[in-house]
Amino acid sequence: MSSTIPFHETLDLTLCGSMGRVHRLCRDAVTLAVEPLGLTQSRWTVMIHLFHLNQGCTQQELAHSLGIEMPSLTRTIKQLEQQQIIVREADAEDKRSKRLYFTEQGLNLLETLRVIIADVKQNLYADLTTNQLDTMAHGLVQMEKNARQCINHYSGDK
Amino acid sequence: MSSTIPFHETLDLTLCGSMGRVHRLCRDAVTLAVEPLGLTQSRWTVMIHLFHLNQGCTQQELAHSLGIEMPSLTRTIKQLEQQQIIVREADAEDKRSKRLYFTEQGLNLLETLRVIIADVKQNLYADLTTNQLDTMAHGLVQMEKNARQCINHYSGDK
DNA sequence: TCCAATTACTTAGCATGCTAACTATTATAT
DNA sequence: ATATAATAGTTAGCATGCTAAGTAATTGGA
Repeated sequence: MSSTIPFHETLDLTLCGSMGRVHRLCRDAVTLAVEPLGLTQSRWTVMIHLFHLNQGCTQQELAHSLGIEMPSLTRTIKQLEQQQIIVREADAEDKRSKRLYFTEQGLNLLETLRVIIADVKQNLYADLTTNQLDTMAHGLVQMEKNARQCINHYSGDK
Repeated sequence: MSSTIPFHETLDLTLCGSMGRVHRLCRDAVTLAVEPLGLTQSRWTVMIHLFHLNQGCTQQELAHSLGIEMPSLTRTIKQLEQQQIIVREADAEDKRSKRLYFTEQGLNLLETLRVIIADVKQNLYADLTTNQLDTMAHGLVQMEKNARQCINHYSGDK
């Protein structure tokens, strides 16, 4: 399909900018769709990841799953706790850790959320073939690896 | 290549999260590499886009090229102006518009910036084939289109 | 011609990512 | 056994995206 000049060559680093933009737009789309539930981007994202992990995971594990740093998560967790969607319980073994659980109410909200998201997801992925999506997913993983190496290189770490 | 379960299926909406993460990491990598130049992510990004457009473009045009909103750009422009990297000149025809130009100093900085970025880019795209990058670029464009439609749909516009 | 709508830009303030620095707990090494 | 390291979480404050609302200039219709 590339007998012509490869499309990405015209983009300089714009591939990267493109990802940021698409990311924002996808999250905006979902956030709009779930607006009636009173959830922001970071809040529904945390809920989905907590669903995919086991309930009872630590904040550390959740932050890792999300690919964000702890302080970013702390803020969102606090909001979800205030909305009584999740609860934090200190781990008996290791008193530093806190384990996260959905409340009854939170589980109900989660169900609704998942239904809506499944729908939005179909729209977002429309006209993209399975192979295309697969290539993108793999490419992103590779780029993530590259970027981390790059960062290590430039920050002069061991 | 997908006789097994397609990789992206395991990701739920994580493809979207992945993009956000890779976007942040790529920008971090470049920002680290250009650290000696005293530029933040938003500032070097604006410089690169201004380079690709014609100098003398309006803020409107630049914001569109960047895919960000005007207020986000205004802040960055102001910083670049304070660093004497670019200047804003009121358009003679339409006094509402301001046209953007690199200063002498800004042009020199731009050259250095471009050299460094070309290098980082190579590292970021390492081990990705041209076809892969192409597929990703096209996929992103399609997803951006989908997301915008989605947003229009859910915001109940005309 | 002149008032209303539109456009380019700005300002103010929010959302969500980050790093740096703090506390409390646990693990390690002498 | 105890002092030092590391780890989980928090707090404070920055960077950069956004929307809403304001100003000044332009356009367009009565």
